[in-house]
Amino acid sequence: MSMLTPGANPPGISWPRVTRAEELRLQIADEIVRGALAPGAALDEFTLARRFAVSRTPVREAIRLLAASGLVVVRAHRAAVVARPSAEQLAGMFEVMAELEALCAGFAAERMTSAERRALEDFHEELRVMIQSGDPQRYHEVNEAFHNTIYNGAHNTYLAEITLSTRARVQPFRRAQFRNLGRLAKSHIEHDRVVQAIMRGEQGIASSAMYAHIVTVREEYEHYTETI
Amino acid sequence: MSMLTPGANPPGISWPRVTRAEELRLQIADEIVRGALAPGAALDEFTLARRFAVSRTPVREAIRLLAASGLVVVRAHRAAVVARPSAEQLAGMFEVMAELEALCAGFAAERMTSAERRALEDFHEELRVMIQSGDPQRYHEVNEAFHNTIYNGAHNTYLAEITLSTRARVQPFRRAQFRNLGRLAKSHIEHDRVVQAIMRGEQGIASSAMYAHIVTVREEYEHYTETI
DNA sequence: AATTGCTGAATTGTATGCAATTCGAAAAAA
DNA sequence: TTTTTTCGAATTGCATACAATTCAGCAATT
Repeated sequence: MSMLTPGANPPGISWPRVTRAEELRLQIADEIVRGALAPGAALDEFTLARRFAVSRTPVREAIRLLAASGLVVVRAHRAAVVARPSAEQLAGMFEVMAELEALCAGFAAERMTSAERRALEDFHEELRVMIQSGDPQRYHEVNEAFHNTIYNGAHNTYLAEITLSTRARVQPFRRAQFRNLGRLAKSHIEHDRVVQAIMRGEQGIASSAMYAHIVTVREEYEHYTETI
Repeated sequence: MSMLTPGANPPGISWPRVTRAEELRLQIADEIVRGALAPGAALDEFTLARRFAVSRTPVREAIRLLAASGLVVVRAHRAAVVARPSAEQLAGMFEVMAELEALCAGFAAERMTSAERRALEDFHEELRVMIQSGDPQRYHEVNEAFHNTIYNGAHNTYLAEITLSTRARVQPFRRAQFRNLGRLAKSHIEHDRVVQAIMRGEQGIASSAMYAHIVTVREEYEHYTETI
């Protein structure tokens, strides 16, 4: 399972993962984020129920939870579909993501414990090594662990929650970015500025460095879409 | 219905309000935000079903949607309860709310159309008049219209969405603030700085003025809770 | 040809029954 | 008295049946 997928439970949902609906929510969310279910794809309740060998009830519940998180769109009496935001909406999400990630980085610079700082450096180093080896899937996972460490390092549960949620919502539209090895090297340099600032406790610098990083990620995405 | 209550639909949910589950979601959310259902109160599916004269199914669905929005907390095989965040979590939400509202105000200063600016001034003036007359409920409604105008004026759907959602989530814990008439006058002065900056298109000033406004709102809340 | 209005098959929305789990009070043990 | 255990009642989780709505296709009309 992708580390991005809300493995930690969303807002009010915190049961031990025993209900079918919760399993389905995680699984379907994962398929959306990984691209197995493309934006615009219809989620037929009956088909999904048969596929997962459960009744429609938990499938329905899972779909509604995904709708509330923004990954799918539902309309009354119509099949739910994987969300396909307009270019404008996507731009808005990137804009917010840059702000939220920058906010996290700034707080992290002020509030991270030394253990958290060490963990951040470890992920950063792991990413550096991986620039060469270049397993995109693995790189993606560690990259998310890196960012998650910063979210949690902000020591603000709600901020971490909505930042992660925003990231998940944008994720389906920035796949295949990690196959560009040149991009990975540049990304690492940007990360490095963030890490340096966080280590020194420089809030403003950490924040603006992270903002710049997300902006380039966004530009990379836009360049990518233009070439299609 | 309170204007705060997500009358505009949340993330992926945008059906014409015809399903029972959606009606229930709005109604229960409203009761939570207005305080009729206090934090910690249990939401019994059967009781709610009988009260609204429907079966448990739509009640269940409504509760899950509210859980996804963070207003209630559900655990497997236990009654859902209205969320009661810890003091720390609440502080985190206020912290984020200040940042998001400030962001909205900054964008609004740059992006609002002249029609939107006029509407903002109208609400602002309406609030000024109401400082004296002092109908707390009505003041509350117009105050939210004022803030919503700024959210929408940022011209970023996603930002407006999560800012409104954050506000709704904090709302149950800042009731009774609007009965303090002295506070209303101070609040209007703070609003005035925001409006002036937005009218002049001064992003940074609008942003910091709004940040200051939310911080004082938060301090007001903390002072209020200390006196209990 | 394009548009409008039917019709029934398919899909979603809701109700209800049963299974699984939790909770509380009383009994048993320390 | 305090703690632990047991067991039945109450509540949630899931499956299934039925009702309400939508949609595709074709026919009738303009």
